[in-house]
Amino acid sequence: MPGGAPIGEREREILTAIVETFIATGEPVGSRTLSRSNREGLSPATIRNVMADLVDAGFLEQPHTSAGRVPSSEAYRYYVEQLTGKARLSHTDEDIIHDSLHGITDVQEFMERTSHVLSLISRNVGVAVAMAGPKNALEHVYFSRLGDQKVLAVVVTKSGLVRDRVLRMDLPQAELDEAANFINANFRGWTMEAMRSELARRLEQERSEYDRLMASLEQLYRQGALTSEEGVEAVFVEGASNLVTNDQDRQRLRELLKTLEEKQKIVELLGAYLDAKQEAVRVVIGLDETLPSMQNFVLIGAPARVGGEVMGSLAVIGPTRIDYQHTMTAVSYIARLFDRILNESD
Amino acid sequence: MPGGAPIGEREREILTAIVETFIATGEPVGSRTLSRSNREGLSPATIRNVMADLVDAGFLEQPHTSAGRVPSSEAYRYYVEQLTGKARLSHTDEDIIHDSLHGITDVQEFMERTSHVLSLISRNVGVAVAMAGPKNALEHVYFSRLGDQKVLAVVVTKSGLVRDRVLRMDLPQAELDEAANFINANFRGWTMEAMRSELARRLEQERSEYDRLMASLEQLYRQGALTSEEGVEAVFVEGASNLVTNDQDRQRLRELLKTLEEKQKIVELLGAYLDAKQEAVRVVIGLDETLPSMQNFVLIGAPARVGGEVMGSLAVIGPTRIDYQHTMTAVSYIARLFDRILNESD
DNA sequence: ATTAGCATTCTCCAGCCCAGAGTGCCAACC
DNA sequence: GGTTGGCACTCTGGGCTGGAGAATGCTAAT
Repeated sequence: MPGGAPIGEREREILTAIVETFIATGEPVGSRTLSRSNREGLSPATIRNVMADLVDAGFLEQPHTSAGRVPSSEAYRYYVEQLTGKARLSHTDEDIIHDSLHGITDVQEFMERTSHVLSLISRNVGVAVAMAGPKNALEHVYFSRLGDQKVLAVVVTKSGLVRDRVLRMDLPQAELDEAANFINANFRGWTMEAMRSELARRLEQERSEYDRLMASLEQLYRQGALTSEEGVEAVFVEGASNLVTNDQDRQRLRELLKTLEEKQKIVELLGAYLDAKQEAVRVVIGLDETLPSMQNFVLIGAPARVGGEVMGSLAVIGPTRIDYQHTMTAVSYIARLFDRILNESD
Repeated sequence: MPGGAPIGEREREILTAIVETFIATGEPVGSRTLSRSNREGLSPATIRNVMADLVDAGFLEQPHTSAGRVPSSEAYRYYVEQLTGKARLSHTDEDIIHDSLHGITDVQEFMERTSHVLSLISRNVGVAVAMAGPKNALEHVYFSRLGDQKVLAVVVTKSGLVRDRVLRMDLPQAELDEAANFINANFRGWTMEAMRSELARRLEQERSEYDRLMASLEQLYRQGALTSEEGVEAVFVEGASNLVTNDQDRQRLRELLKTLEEKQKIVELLGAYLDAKQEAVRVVIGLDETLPSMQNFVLIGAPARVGGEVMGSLAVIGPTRIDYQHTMTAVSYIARLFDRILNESD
């Protein structure tokens, strides 16, 4: 990859034009077409020269000798980078979003709707993950016998996430209540993380004066009543049908859908690329490095936070040939909305 | 449709052979092929005659003049009817099922896994619906303030279903507790249905001595804290990628996937065909009467009950060209397992 | 009641050709 | 020197054709 040469104004313009035309039409774009749409009225021949340079620099590819050029991943990255990002959401989109997300009060539901809305707006796959993050503040726990050998444990976080889990154990209800009261009295408002480690500490420390309460707590703790399994609460993927297009072959499509069905992989994908630190929307081009079946697919996502805490992520997954500006605007809009809606209600 | 004539032994045999061959190969089956596999060694010509009759009777269709015959919906119905149904599940399948469903304790999780297992075993779409049916017995309710304007309502049923919902109201926690205590003390063990109507009755009756408790209850009741929205708790659809095959066109596939994404439609579909009364597996051929996009698709499903109560349904959705015997066995096996596993734990 | 034979009907596929689009390069031009 | 017109060349995709193969329906023979 030569690539080094920083591209000049003319190249930049033509590259952008190529990317945009390709996104619009989906077909390799030739010098003739470009020359027509170019406002400076350059001739096809000139453009051909520039295009040859861009191929050398690794921004364009040629399906075969006498086809037009197709943008490389590098080209998309460049394109996205130089997007001003100051586009506004269309009114229709804004309406769709507000209609769907109006009046939502809890994270779970917000995420479910969001995945749907994103798939509608982007006409691609909408993804949203809600994490019962260890940073979540505890609101309340509650244990209840459920038959002979089982106990239902419900953990409610301040943000409105409810996690329930059935455990195999045989503590009587009275002791369960005692344990719940203890936790609620001592740890309301703590983060799950802090609560867990403090609880572990106390269990260790007070081992000497080992009473019934401690025994109950220990048993609950060990059974994972308070754990938030891998931190992932719920994964919503919607709009897979949007991937059925006329290009691309059956086999690939199949693999793709299969991948989207594996929630675990989706979580990994988002986890790998969307970190808590980033502020705004992130565009990841070249997903096949992580998931081979996602060749020529990109991810446009953002963390969903309320206040400062990350509560999950939301994203659109679609082909490299996606409307970046539009999708980025939508994702960013919803991410901000998330903060706003769920903050106002605290 | 003439059709009336009950078919004789010879016809029956040939029809069955045609259906089976078509299911196996997916291609129109001709007289020659049949003649070869026919154990009585009938000649192609004879078989042609029989086939002509079967066409008249509405059991077969001809894509075009010189192609083989394809079974009609009627043929599949007939075929399914005369299946002995005494097949046993293969060991591999049994293993898959037990591995996946082992140790499950609540309906929700069972259904989620079931949809997955069914899609694996049938290599088609697995569907499972858990209903927070009005017949469910109440275990416990629990209300908790959640910020300024909101209240979290959690309803737990005996079967281990947990439904949470966030309501907009501003009752203080003390009154919420009072209301929860009242409901738990008076209605534990009642069905949701009975509880709701009794509560409504009392609210009406005791309107005169309208105290604070009643006011709280009424508010909660009106906000739907105790309603089980349309009776449906969760819908799991898995294995959509199995529908990507080489036959059938893009457009249809797209519609199909879109339909599968609309949980509401799936629920309707199951609701329409699987009623509580039926004992065993039901096979529905001709789904397009309900969902046009499901042309040439069938549903093989059964209600999931524990004890006598219906807790949901499970089914496989696949093309008419599906392995009926195998799928039916699997569905029925899991349906029975459901009862067994969730009963033992009560 | 079966069967063999035969003309007939269709689909599918391979091969072919041609139009169209695009390229690269060279020579001319401002 | 950057830009442009011209031109030969390449590659794809659509349309057309013709033959192979698979089935059929009918008729006549067993």
